[in-house]
Amino acid sequence: MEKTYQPQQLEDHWYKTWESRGYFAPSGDGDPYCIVIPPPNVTGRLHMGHGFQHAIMDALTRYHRMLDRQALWQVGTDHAGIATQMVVERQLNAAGSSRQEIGREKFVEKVWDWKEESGDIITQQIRRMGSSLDWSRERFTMDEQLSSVVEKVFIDLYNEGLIYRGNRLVNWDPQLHTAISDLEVIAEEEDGFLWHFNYPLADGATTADGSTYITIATTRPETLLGDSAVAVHPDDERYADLVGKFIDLPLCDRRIPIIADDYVDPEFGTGCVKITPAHDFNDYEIGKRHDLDMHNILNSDASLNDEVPAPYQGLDRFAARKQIVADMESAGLLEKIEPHKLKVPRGDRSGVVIEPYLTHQWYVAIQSLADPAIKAVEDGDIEFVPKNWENTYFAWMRNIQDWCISRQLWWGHRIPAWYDEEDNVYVGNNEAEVRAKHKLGDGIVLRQDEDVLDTWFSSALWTFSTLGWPDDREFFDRFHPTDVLVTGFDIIFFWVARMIMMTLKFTGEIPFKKVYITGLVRDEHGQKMSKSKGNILDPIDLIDGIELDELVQKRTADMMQPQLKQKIEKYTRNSFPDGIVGYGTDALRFTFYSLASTGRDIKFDLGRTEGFRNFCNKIWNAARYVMMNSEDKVLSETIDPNKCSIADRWIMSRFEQAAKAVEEAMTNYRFDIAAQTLHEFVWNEYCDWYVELSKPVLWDEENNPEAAQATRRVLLSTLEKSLRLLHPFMPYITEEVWQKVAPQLAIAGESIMLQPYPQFDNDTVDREAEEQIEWLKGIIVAIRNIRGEMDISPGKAIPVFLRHGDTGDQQRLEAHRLYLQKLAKLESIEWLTEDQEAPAAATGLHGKVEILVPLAGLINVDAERARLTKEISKLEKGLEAVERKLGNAKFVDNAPEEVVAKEKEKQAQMSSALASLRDKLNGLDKL
RNA sequence: AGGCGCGUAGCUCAGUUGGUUAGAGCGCUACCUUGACAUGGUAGAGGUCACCAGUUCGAAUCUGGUCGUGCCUACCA
Repeated sequence: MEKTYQPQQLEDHWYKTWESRGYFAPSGDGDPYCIVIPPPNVTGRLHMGHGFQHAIMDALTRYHRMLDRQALWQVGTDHAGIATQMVVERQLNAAGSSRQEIGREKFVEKVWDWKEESGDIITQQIRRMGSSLDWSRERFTMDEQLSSVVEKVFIDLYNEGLIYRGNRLVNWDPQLHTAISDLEVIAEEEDGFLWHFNYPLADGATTADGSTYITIATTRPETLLGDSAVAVHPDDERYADLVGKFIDLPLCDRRIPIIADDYVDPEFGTGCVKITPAHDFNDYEIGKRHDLDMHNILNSDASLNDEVPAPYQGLDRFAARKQIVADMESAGLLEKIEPHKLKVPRGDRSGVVIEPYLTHQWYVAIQSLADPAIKAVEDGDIEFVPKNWENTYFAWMRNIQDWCISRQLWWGHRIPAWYDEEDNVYVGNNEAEVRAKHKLGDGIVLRQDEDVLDTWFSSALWTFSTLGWPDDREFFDRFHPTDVLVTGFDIIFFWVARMIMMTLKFTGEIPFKKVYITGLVRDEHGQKMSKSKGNILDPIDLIDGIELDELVQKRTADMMQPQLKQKIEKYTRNSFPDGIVGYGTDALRFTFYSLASTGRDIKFDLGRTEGFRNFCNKIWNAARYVMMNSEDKVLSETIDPNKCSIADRWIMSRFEQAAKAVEEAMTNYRFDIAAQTLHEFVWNEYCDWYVELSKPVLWDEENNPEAAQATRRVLLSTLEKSLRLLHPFMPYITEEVWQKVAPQLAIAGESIMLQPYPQFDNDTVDREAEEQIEWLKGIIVAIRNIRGEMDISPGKAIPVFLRHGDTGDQQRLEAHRLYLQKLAKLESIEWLTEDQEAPAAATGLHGKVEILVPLAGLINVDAERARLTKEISKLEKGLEAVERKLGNAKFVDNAPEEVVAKEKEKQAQMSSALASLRDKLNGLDKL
């Protein structure tokens, strides 16, 4: 074995082996266990969020597979309509072409080409994480089978009247020329202005105080051209007389009414609001209530259309805004301009300002689907982990709006609807079917709806469409409902809720029993990772490492804003002066587990990854030690507790406790606790203590061959079991090491991933051994403490005396003499009876046992005095607190008996220790 | 404006139903290349658990408030 762990050399090999041998497919006849992957964008790239979630899903899958469940982690990707179309469009534009130029058919072909070309990048990256996905069942939302499910669902919902076409206000992206859902709109506060305009009253009307106009304020002056009314509050006395009268809308030559509506806040501004029903969601509602005209003033690219007066036609919305303000000013109607902070809605893909826009779209009538979906969570059929995300779910579901599912894109599932020349709609699987069903002769020209469905529409069907519903039901029947969905809170609305609704509707089953919501992966300062901040980490770079220059290049490539480039470069060179060394997959995964406590975001700390890389190396070297000491050596056939050393029994017992803790952590989705337990056991118990305790036994083989053989066996078998315990979290290193270790134990098996997961075995728990080793550790630590603090060279063997303990302590000394001598590097260790005089010595305590390191030539008296003084004051503080408690009658009366007993024991122990140390300190003073 | 979190060592985080002298990793200090490992070993320093009040024999933990901070939802033109 190499001297250090080299992940690069073996990860690829093992993954290919697992995959090619079909280990990822479910097998056996255990209870099915299933997770479906949240489908990543087929042309996307792996990011830290994927890395985190995949680490968790893989641990769950491997864990359950080893528990002999038929484990299926269903893999697939989605077509990411807008994102993918944008990428290909940008490529076309860069080549001087456009999608309009080449036409729909050619364009869609190009997107497919792009999908073929880049589609396996992310799946290869997912493999690098060690994810044990069943690639033989890989699906894509636009596969024929999945597409047919999409069609079926659309048609069935339509026939039930749950899908309808409506002309309404939607969020319109003027760059992408498509409707987007309100979930895809990000409203952030930006600096803007509030323009105050005077609107002249028509027919010579005046306000109560004699003014011939009223003043309104707007953040979007250009919408003036689409105004249909001015509204005031019905109880607002200032304007009561004006309700029912009219305004001469400036620049437009239109009269609009003054209406009264509760929506208006009389306290805000002048208490008068202009109403633009075709360009504002609130105004739209008011418009409907008051039956106002809708003036749509925009084209689909947000330039002004022919509805507006000639001078403004064709102007871009922002140019129009300037023009309107200028024209109002020269008309003397601009009252004032105030700076104003407002939330500006932007498309999360395009980044441009979204316009409320009146269009025809397809909708899902959602209420009847939402009701059972709410109930499923209320009744506990589906549980969120952590539970408080259920509130988020309920809040949204109880106030749910119909879902706009059409998108004006070319890439996606085309809506299976046809129109005749009178715009009658026919929905069906294809044109021929539609014609036949509705008896439409060849003379009637039909055209298919141009739009495609929202990507989330197909994602909502993911759990059952990927498992073969409705026709090929074998896997569906076996694995559905799935066991757990692992995903981020950001798509509870987009995806989780919609899956629950659609799956219940069509299969009558819940899609999953649990929803494990992960936190967001942030950078080390708690900042969200984003391209524009330049703080993105690529999981693959953490695995393989990356040179600084390449990292800078990567982070600053195709920046929209070049001025950010310098900043990002500087920041990056500052954060990673030497680039990033590769830590390997297992270390990266373990970092995710260790940070995955529920209910909070994780700040990704590379320091921890480095620590776990070191942990891998520790495992590696422990294995190296075990192999060096067992290859070609005799080991006992079985583990016979009677032939085992106390240390052997101890480590086996400790292993059981670790196995139990891991099991508990896994059932509670506490991956951080599992990771912590494993780290603690392997490093602090197996490596730090057990391996060290094994050395005196192995090196004493001539004198006690049977003991050495037993210890060898326990070293090996505990290592082997630990590897299995670790495997779901660190698949690669455990496989590599297991392949070397298992044959030593004559364990047959092709792969650790098909081995059974260690189960807690209470019979192996050995209290006696644990007490003994605790005693041993206590004595050794006390001696080491003296060594360390007294500056005694670690190489120097020293004599030690023990005294004051009971006969049990004395027996332990005899039993563990060999260990003590070796691990504390002792020249000798002897028991002093009470009548023997103690030499001048540095003193430590463990329980009642006093540990004496003779001073002669070794100890600096002043240093020992300081050490004792420190120890004493620590004890005094503790004792004081304990005595205060015990002196309090209310405590003694009220606290449970065992708590009081515990305090009393503490008191006894502390005061005897204190007495002993004070005694020593006095003795020192006499020298 | 409502809702949900968070605030524990220099940094990243644990801390079960209130009962410890408040823990881990990284970093830091000192010593050490001893026959698995310097990606290591041994020892050590470091915390008024944001603040205030309350409940309790007892609060990092429960309650109320304050401050700071993050996110989500709805928004007043």
